Amino acid sequence: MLSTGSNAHSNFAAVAMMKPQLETLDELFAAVPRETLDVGAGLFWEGDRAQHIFEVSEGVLRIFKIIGDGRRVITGFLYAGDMVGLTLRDVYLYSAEAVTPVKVRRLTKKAFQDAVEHSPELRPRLFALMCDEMAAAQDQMVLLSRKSAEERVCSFLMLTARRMQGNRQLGRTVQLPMSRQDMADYLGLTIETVSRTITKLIARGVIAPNGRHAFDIAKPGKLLALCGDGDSYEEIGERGAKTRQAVWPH
Amino acid sequence: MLSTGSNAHSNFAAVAMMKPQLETLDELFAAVPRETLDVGAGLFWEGDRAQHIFEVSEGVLRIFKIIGDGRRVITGFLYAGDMVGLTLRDVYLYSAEAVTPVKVRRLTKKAFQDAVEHSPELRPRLFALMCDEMAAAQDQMVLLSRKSAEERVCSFLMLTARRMQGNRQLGRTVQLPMSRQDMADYLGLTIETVSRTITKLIARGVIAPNGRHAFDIAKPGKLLALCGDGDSYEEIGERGAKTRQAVWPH
DNA sequence: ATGCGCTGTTACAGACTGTTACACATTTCA
DNA sequence: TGAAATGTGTAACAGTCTGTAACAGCGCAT
Repeated sequence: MLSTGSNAHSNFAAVAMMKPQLETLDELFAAVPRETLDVGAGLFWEGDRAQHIFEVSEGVLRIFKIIGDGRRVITGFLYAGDMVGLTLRDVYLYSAEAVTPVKVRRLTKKAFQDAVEHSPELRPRLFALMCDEMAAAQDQMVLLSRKSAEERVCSFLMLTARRMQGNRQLGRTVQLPMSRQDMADYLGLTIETVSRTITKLIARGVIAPNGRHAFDIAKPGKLLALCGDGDSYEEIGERGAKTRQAVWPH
Repeated sequence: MLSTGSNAHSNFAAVAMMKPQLETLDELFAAVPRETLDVGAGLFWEGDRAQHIFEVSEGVLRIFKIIGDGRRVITGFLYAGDMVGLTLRDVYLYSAEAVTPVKVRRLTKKAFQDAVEHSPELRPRLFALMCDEMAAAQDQMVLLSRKSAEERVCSFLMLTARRMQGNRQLGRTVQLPMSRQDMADYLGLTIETVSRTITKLIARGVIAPNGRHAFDIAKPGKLLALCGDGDSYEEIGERGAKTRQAVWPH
């Protein structure tokens, strides 16, 4: 069942206001006690009244929607430092569950809104955060709309590699704490296709398994090329020089 | 043709600031002269320095990204009243082109930011706008990730039907000003699949063609059921009662 | 009116991914 | 320890959607 962990969300709500000038959104949450979520536990569900904003302080969260006949779409994974539940609607538009043991802090929506409304420092930060979220959503649309299974898996590996290491130069190892099913539901594939694709990448020596939920990136250049983003410098793929079709803006 | 009541405001460029309390984002743009875009003309391109925010006052715009080998993903269509270019980044993250003849008004990003920063009325409206955009993006992810070709086309018809009529009770006719290729690039399908799917819907009497770029919705209930959203009251589809599989939140 | 070009439709073969099934590994619990 | 439950890997088959192509409809120019 869903034990929301220790729900000691005592009313530290307004305490955040005591510091006259908060400079980062992090600081807003700093004074609030942390709550713990077990693996698989839900933080909130799609349709719940949206009364709190959360900050992940440890662990990984998945946010997802479910449509009629049980199909699940994971719209994102959230890591330490990310915020959840940011919406003006009166209900949450998605559900949030713990992929790993998670620690979060919560603020009432009202407290959060007041704090932002009264701090000229915080507003642009919130705005920037939402812009980043939007940019990520659009990248995901590109992935889901036009990328092959292999490109999706490679993109996910690259994205996760960058995020896990706190955006520092991507390390050689990627941790994938979520299950294959989670990956499939995030990438718009089936679990088998994810599995096959990973197997193929290993066989080609692009990545090497490092336990069940981690991979060493053996050929970062090739992995990047396989993402299908066709960025700036076109990597020399193994399917020959792409024709670099003129972008043809109508 | 889509003509919103054209109230010929003439050039009062920066006058917007004179009114002490703006109440809607529309009013911000009201004083700016309108610019015209021909069909197919670009408003800005992905990677351009993002110096302006635009409001569509007439016509339809498509916003899209292009990846390496020419694949195009349309991330949205914008109608009268929508805003474009809203980002804190210093470059646009997508391109914008006119699907129909378009009229827009522009504000420099700085002017826009200042206005919002100084108006407690405007800020929540902007926030709400971005939340709506985020919600739309997530719905699109669901569509691209887990919906069949038929569900995608039906969802698009419903969405467009609602938007075109200015959100009033959905009329019987849907205008689709964009090309089949645009629809395909928005829905993550090929032009042929879009065409075939539409043909099938016509054959089944769900919709009826009304010129090349418009359809009459003959069976709104069935169209809604075919969207695959499995909402609240489960419509009685033609594939029998779905088993309403328990949502099984892990 | 005729021809050209663009958009949209239809048909068919084929590819990629999904479906189904089963084997194996790991963990949990009796 | 063993059995059940869960997660994962592999394979054969099937299905949807795609890619290619030819054709039809419409607008526009010669």
